[in-house]
Amino acid sequence: MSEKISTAVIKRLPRYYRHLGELLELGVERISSGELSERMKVTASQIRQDLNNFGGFGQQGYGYNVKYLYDEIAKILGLDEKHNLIIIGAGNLGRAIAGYGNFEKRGFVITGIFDINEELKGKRIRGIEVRSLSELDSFAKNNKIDIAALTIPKTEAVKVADKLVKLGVKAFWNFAHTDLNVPSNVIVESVHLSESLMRISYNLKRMEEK
Amino acid sequence: MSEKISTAVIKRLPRYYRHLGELLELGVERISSGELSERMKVTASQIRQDLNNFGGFGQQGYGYNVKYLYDEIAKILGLDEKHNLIIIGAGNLGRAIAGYGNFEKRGFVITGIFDINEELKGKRIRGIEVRSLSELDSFAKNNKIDIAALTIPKTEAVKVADKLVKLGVKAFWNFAHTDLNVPSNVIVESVHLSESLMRISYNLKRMEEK
DNA sequence: AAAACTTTGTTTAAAATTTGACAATCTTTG
DNA sequence: CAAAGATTGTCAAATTTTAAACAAAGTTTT
Repeated sequence: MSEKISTAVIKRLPRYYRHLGELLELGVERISSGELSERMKVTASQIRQDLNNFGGFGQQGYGYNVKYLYDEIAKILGLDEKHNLIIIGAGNLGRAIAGYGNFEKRGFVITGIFDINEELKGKRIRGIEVRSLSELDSFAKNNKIDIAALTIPKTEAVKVADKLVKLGVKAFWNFAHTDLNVPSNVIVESVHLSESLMRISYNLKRMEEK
Repeated sequence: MSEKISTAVIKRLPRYYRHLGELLELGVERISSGELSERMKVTASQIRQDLNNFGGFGQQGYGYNVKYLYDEIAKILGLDEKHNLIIIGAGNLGRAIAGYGNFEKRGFVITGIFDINEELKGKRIRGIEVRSLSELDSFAKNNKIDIAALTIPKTEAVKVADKLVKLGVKAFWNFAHTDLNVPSNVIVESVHLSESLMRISYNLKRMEEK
């Protein structure tokens, strides 16, 4: 089991998880790779091979038990554990993330929101207090931070990330329009909105050409 | 040139574009694939091969002219053309997108924001009027819509997407936590925030294990 | 203006990913 | 409970993607 799992597989896992969750809501008890394949528009072979990286969750002649597989993938993804999340930047994007309650259902607990604007200090978003960015140091020393979401402009994002790395934060959810340079044991997951818009633009162009 | 460009290449193009933009701001006139490689942490070979899908933009012994390459990639991505964008959902996420002025610099013009909540009707976000969702039909008939951003819950997103497909919209920027089923000539670019969070969770777990 | 150096574009090789195929094995039916 | 049917887990082949290597062509130096 110590074989390295490819990132291509990891990228797909959350999607399996989402679809299994939907099936669960629909009351579906079991599903075969073939049926899931049709639903998700990927090959059945890929589904079977992806899952088998982590163990044999299915049964011949039967398929997969939806609830069981759902729970197993949750464990693989680490969703059975709590993760403390702070948000740097209480602008619209920061507030959107803070306001989205479903993350907490998956174990991501927002423990603090920080902003450079002192006027926002003390305000609350879904019960979570907005703090001044100047309090970040002491907060980090007194609270475990698993993930820091950066919803601030790029120049500040780079600076805050550097500081948080020194304070021991091991993962960043980066919404700033820049790359972060962090040590190799620190995780960066970037959401570059403008880049996804550009891909739309490219594909629109290509469609028109046809 | 009619060779099909792989999606892997397209995914990387916006990142090249971003880095070239940064270099331009720094006043860098020329850059070699080797230097860019170091900056972007990808192989020089990949850079050269990616770019050569679209033509020979460089020169032996010299490298690439930053400004020229930047402009050429913009053309490839279709950023030299205007795209009309509407936003469905004036919640925090919709407002965050509407409020981000830089998209317009790349040719993405937000022409309307729609929400089901009638109380928001008439409000303005960066000058753009919030309209009632009931006006969507007539708006679509009178205005060209290139891209629709869906920042609403999944059940509504599916319904609105179906409607907009019928009204001729050819591209969706999907922020809802679900897949959209659209005809093959319609583009869907999804931003699944919870999925990227799950990848962080997985990677955190893996780091701890080491 | 020749020699030394740099760097591209492109070919070829290597690695990774995806797909197809099928024996093994469980489930369902009669 | 045996036969028929379904579906997994896995191996092997095909495809795609990435990296390495190098001749060709330009730049810079002397």
